[in-house]
Amino acid sequence: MAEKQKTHRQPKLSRPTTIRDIAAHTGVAVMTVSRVINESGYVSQEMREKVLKAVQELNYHPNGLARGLKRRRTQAIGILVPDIANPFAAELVGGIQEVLSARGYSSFISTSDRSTTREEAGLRALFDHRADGAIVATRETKAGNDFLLGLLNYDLQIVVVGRELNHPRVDRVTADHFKGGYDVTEHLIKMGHRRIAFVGVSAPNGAGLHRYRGYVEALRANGIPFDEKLVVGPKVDAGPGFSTQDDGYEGAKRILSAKSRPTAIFARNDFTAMGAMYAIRDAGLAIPDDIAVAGFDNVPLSAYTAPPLTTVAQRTVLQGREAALLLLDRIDGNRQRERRNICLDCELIVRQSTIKDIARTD
Amino acid sequence: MAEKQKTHRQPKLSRPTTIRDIAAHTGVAVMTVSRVINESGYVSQEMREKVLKAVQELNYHPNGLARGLKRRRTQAIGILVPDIANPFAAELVGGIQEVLSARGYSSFISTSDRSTTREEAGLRALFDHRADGAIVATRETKAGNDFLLGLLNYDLQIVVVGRELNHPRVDRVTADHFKGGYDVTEHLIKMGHRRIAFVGVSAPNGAGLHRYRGYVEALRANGIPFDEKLVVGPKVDAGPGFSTQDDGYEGAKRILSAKSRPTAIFARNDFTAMGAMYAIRDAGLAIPDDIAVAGFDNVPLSAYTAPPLTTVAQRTVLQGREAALLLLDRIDGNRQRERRNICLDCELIVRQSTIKDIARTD
DNA sequence: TTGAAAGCGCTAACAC
DNA sequence: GTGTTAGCGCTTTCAA
Repeated sequence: MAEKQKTHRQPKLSRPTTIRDIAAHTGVAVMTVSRVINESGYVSQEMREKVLKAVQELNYHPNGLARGLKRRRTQAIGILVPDIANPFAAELVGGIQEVLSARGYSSFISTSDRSTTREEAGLRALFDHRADGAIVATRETKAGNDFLLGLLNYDLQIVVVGRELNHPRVDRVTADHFKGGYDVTEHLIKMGHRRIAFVGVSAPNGAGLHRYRGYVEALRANGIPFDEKLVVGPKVDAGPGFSTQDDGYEGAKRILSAKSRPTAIFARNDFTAMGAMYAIRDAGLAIPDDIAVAGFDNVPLSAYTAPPLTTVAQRTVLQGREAALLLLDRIDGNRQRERRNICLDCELIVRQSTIKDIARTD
Repeated sequence: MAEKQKTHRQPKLSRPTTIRDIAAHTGVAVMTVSRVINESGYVSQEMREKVLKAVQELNYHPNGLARGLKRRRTQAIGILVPDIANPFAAELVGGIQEVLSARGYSSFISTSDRSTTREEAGLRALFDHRADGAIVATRETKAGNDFLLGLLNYDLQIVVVGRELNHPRVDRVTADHFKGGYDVTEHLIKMGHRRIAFVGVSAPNGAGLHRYRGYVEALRANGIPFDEKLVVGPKVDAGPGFSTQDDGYEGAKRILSAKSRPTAIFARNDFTAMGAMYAIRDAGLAIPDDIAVAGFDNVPLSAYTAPPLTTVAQRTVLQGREAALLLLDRIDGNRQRERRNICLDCELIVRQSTIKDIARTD
């Protein structure tokens, strides 16, 4: 039976098979089919097999819209990242999807691209399509926070990564950026530096940037006076939100032409650091002999710069996994439990960009 | 009836407002509300205002699931990229979203991460949630192609970017990688090189990689014999699919230790090139004096390497825009029109990594 | 163990 | 201009 292969050539745009097609094809009730595909309730072995066979043959896949509408669950979650061209986002997403897909959830990524409007549009779309939850790793903004809090009045679970959102039902995962910033600064101090610049945020905007606060604190703890002139933000200061290689180049350039220049630069992230390194070479100075450079994030490329870049690794994949687990726990399990906060250690990765006494091929 | 507002304080997890709440609240028919929010059909000014007011007050947003189920249109499209940590993907997505969001479509990103399983899962999720279309920029695989072709039997529109998919209703956008590869190779030849290596694909796997074929053809056209020993793929050859900085490092290393080493390296992409540059420095050689290096893609960082990297720019944002336009044209308009193929020019960007006679600060 | 009925939230098609 | 009816594809509830 079922010589379906007789179709003349390409079937011209079939409508997707529905549960009723399966029911009709097997002669059982729609409900029985539903029970089979959901493995819920009792179905005799015989019927089950018949149904499964038809599901195969007719290539049936449940319509997620109908299912979601009825169940009030879509088994889909949204991931909101600031920016896609970013190893951090990639690893985070990797960790998240690893956990989610194992549990039968699909996930969709949305970017904010540094725009609150875009971020809201992304969240709105997620919400309107009734995602069961969202993992939000965008930078904090007032508008963004308000919007997220608004969504929380409804049945959307949220976990934030690397940022805050003050709400009793929002879990949080982050790396200890403060400690990372502290450690890398202290490393520079141990290497004998006392004029250490921070490139990537302006001092007034730094409060929300933990790695910067770690820098400030490390200076203080080591008795080095804080010098605001050694802190440079991007030309167009996007608040605590962002910093690129261009910003690093431009910021370092400014700081190098200042009266008394630093002997070390701690850049907000590895890309900023790479821009700064370029500015340093541009000025005819050597790294690390004239100026040491450190970054943050340990992006894969940081091992390949000239010289390789000292940086701070955060366990990004793990953050993704943890965030996904927290989210699933709330969705599938206890929606009312107390908020949880996971903070992972960072690791200082010392490379040649801050070490003078290692022989360099250069 | 319907004194729903009696809830004591913070509505403890309100259910989202539905169209019926609005109807009840304003005393009009559900259908009238629908007409107002969709701006379809005739509604008197008076009613319209009343409804809009209630929509505001009750913070109503249509349920995308219900709407999609009924309309058979979700106004959502999926973007499938191989890998997220990639300026190419970022720019592509930027271009796509720019067009889509202006037309009221939301878009969701999915990654294949070099895994056919993952790619299928992403497409399956897209399809099950009834996305109206997909823009697919993953690398070609047999399994992937089959899966895509299967989906095309149903009502999912597909546009591919930077790859092929042979189907009469699938449009395609790409950059002219062949010409780009040809141009950069010819540039190296003009700079006096005759032993030019290609790093990033093994010769047997190169057929699907147009930029590599451009390289081969440029050699031929200039009377330079092709030497298979000068072509190195990644250690674990993932077919035409991928190449990282690690691959570049490792591949260049191999080629540099060969008996007669090349005087120039054309790397499959900028990251591969950066890895190769590192290997060259590692070997105590100078760029470009001992070995010239060129990449492909013009990622933002390529301007910041030491020395800055000669590369080929493809207009990625534009590719995204064009792809989105083609997709919308099919979804909203003519689903049966002939397939369209847009091929954009690449641009050679010459920087110091291939030019000896420019003074370098190094 | 199976099935029938009702309805999730919305809109197309048709009355009025 | 506005309202009513029916139904998208599925699952929950209840009856058999």
